[in-house]
Amino acid sequence: MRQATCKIKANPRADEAIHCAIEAAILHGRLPPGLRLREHRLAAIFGVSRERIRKVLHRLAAERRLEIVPNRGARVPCPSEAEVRAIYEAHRVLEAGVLAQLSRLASPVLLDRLDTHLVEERAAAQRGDRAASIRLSGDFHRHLVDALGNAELSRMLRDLLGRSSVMVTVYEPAHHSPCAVDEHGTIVAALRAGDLAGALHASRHHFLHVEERLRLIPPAQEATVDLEAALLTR
Amino acid sequence: MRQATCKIKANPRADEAIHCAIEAAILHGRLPPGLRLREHRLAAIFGVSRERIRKVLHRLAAERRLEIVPNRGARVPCPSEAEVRAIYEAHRVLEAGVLAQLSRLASPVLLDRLDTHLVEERAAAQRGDRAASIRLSGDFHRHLVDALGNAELSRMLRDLLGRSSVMVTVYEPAHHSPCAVDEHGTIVAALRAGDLAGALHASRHHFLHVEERLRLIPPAQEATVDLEAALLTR
DNA sequence: GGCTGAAGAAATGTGCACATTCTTTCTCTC
DNA sequence: GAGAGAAAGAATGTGCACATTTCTTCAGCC
Repeated sequence: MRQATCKIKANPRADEAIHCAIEAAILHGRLPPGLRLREHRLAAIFGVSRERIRKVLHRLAAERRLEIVPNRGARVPCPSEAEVRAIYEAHRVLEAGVLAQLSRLASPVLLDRLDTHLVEERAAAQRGDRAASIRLSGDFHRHLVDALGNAELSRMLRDLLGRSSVMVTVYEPAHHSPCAVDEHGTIVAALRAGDLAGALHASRHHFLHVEERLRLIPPAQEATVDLEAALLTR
Repeated sequence: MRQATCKIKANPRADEAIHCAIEAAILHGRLPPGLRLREHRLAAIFGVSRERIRKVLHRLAAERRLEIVPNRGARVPCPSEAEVRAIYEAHRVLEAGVLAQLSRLASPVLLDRLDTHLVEERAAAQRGDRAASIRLSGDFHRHLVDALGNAELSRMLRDLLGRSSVMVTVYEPAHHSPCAVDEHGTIVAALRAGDLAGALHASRHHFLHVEERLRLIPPAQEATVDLEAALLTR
């Protein structure tokens, strides 16, 4: 009866909230790669016991959002350039398979929806909204996969995008230049024409362009981060 | 100093061993889908504290090897037929992407290695070794992905195969008939000929055949399982 | 002066006690 | 006799205390 009254075990999904908060902070780049996440500090920030934090951190590690080394705590992953390229390559290969499937059963409805998306993307690029461009660019590829209506495939892509989003901070494509949008358009056009080879070609070159633009940015030297602000945003 | 002497915290990877034991038992079908895994029982079997078991179970759940529902414990997943088909479809789509990539850079060395594998597969099929056939069939697809040398892709496939292996128990393709082997052979032949369309076609039909053979087998009614034997095997 | 090593501080890991929730069973009522 | 409800038993969830490991700092020595 110690904490039964005040402490409320009430919140059955407090874990979930904390999990989401940390995951979002990582995915949005608010936590620099390599940053150490100490259990005590997090427990204080979220106002929960250390055990709760522990559980969440280990779950995030199992989901590969964090890296935990025994007795040394958790860190935001700091992927090498090779790993980054592997993730892009995996995405490229996966998308090739998706396009092969879509070329057989793409509906006019889907194609129109993709066109609508392209309009948005071009608008964002034209007004120089970099944040929106990055988001919409990811959404384009998400739409392609989601069109298949396969939860497994959607999850796989979500995983890959999640892991590469960290890297936008580290290895930042110089700019998400407007040409990327046109490359998306080329893919859609090929799909509409029922031209699988063309779609594969366009997709492949799109990814090669993105990879080409990868720049190694010096690791942020454990810049002082306002953990509390980064985690509690939104 | 309570248990410092006898209990040995010695084993730093006891968790790992337990994790592997349970995972292997699931993947090899020694634990029927839907089976409940109680923490106390497992703790007794492995001779460790319940906390240790808890940690492992939750990790397995994060890896989607187990299903945990809050306050109700862990169960071996019991995928619906729809989920099974989704997993096969995901595998098919992924393999299409892999083949597109391989058709551009398949080396003679790789092709020869695949041929060697086919010989093994045919041998197993001819002598009616069902267990070996299933294993080798999985290995064939694994080899295709591994040939790209991309850890991300290999892991994705490993995941899919892991989840579908459970189902061999539930929805068991009537027999892994020898024709499946020949379908593998068709894929390799197309690759060797540099015929991407042919390889895609062969792969697609291979998967459709496998899915066609899926049979719904009535859930095993929580058959009495010797947990201890199933978990400690090997 | 720089390096080594030991002691203290801090962070992570683990078992245990107890709280909570779920399941089962027994009883009482209609 | 069947169904609803309550109580007992069993299983899971959580905070805490303490063990262990790692990191830091500082003193001593070459």
